[in-house]
Amino acid sequence: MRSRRWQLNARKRTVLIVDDHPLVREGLKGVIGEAADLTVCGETGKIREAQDLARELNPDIAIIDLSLEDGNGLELIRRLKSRYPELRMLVCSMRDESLFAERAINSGAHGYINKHEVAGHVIDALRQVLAGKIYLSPDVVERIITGFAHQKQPTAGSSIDELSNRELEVFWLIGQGRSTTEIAKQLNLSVKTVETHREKIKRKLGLTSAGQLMRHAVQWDLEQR
Amino acid sequence: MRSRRWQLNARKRTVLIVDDHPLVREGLKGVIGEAADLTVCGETGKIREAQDLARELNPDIAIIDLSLEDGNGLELIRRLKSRYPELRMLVCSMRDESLFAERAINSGAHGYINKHEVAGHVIDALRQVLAGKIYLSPDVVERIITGFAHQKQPTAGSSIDELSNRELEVFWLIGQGRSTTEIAKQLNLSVKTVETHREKIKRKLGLTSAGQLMRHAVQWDLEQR
DNA sequence: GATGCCATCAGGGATTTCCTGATCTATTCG
DNA sequence: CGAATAGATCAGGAAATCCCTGATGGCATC
Repeated sequence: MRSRRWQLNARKRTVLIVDDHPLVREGLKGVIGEAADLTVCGETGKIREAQDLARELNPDIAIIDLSLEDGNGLELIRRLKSRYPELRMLVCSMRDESLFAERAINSGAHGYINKHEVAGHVIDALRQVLAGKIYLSPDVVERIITGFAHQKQPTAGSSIDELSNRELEVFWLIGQGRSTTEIAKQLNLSVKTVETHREKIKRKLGLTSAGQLMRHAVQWDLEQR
Repeated sequence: MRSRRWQLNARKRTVLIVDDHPLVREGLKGVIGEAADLTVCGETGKIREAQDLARELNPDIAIIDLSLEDGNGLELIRRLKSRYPELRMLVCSMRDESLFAERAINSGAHGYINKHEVAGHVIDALRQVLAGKIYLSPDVVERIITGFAHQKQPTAGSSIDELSNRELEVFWLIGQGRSTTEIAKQLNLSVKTVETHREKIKRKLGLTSAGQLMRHAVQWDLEQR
C-alpha cells in the first residue's frame, strides 16, 4: 500500500550528502537507503566538491552540515541557492542553537534538523522539504518559542545573536584556535578585515581584550555539540 | 550455515557502541557490520544505559564518545575500567585535541580516533585495540610526539602534570583570559618573566602558538568543574 | 661539585592588537 | 526618492605581544 504509492512515482528522489564526518555520512547513507522513495547520489565533506557534485549530479535535495572541512556551511547554502534556486536544502547540524537555524533558513535552506535527533526524523524532514515545506526540529522550534519568553544569555553578558553572519564565522574560527592570519587565509580576506571583525565582535559582546574574546569563543565552541 | 561457519572458525568479537549521535551510531553499525570478524551487540547514548549494557552483554570492546547525553565520557571510561578491567575501550570523539586523547588513555581507554577520519580506520582501530595494542589517530600521535620532543621518554602521564607550580598558576590565569601584563601585575612579576613561563608551558604541552596555548588553557579551566 | 630544574629577567625582530577612519553596498524607512 | 543604518572590506600607526636566545642565582639530588 504505502510502497505502492512510491512505485507509482517511478523515479526516486536523489539526495546529496554534505558532511565532514565520514561516520555521519555512512549513517545517512544507511538510513536514506532504507527509504523506498529516496536514494543517495553523492557525498562529500568539502564545499568545493559539494558545488561540483551539485552541478554534475543535479540532485533533488542536499542535506548539509554547517561545519565543513574548507569553510562554513552557510556560505555553501548561499552559493547553491543562487546557482540552483530549485534545489531543496536541509541543514543537519550538531549545533542546536536556534540562531543557527534562523541563519540557515535566511541563507536559503528549507529545513533544520540536528544530529541528536533519532535517525528516523531525517527521512520525515527530507520528505517534508521535498514536498515544498519548511522543516524544523521540534526542540529547535521549542527553543525559538521559549527563547522569546525569557531570553537566555549563553556565554557572555551580551547575546551572540547580534553578530552578523561574517562575524559569527570569524568568532567560530577564533574558538577553534585559529590565528588572525589563518582566518584571513581561510576566508580569502585581508588580515586587516579580520582584525576589524574581531573588534566589532568584541564591541558587540562587551569584551575588552583579545584574551577575553578568545576565552568566550572557545567556551562557546565547547558548549556546542 | 553461516553461523556454524563462524562457530567453526572463530567467534565474532562483540562491539558496544556508546555515542549520543544516532546518525554516528548508524554509521558505526554499518561500517562494523561489514567486517567479518566484528559484530555490534548493543548501542546507546547514555552513561547509565552503557553501564547496564556492559553488564548484560559483556562485550569484547566498547567504542565510546566523550560527550554523552547525561555526562562525561571520561567518567564512564573510569567506571567501566574499574568494573570490567578486561574490557577494551576505543574512544571516538569529534574533538581532535590530544588534550582529550591523553586524558582518555589515562582514564583507561586503549585507543583514540576522531570522527573526521575515514570510516575504514575505525575497523583498523578496533582490531588493533582488540589485539592488545594502543591505537591513536595519526595527527594525535604527531602532536604528542612533538609535545615530548624535548623530553627524554614519552611517559604516559598527562602533560599538565609536568608543569611546575608557578607555570600551572600562569596557565590557570591564561585560561581566565588574563593578558600577559595583567598576570605580571597580579603575581608581582616582570612581564618578561611571565613571557618565559608561557614559553615553557607551550614547550611542555607541545603547543605551537599563543592561540593554541590560550585554547588549551581555557579548555582545561572549563574542565575543572 | 656537577647536573638539572626552577624562577627570575633582558634584548630584539616579527607579529598582533587596538584605535581611528574610509569606501562601497544593500536595506530600511519616512 | 533620499537619507539613514548596517554590513563588509581595507589602511595607518602606535602599543603590546609573541618568540627566540641567553643569563643569573637558588635549590635540590646524586
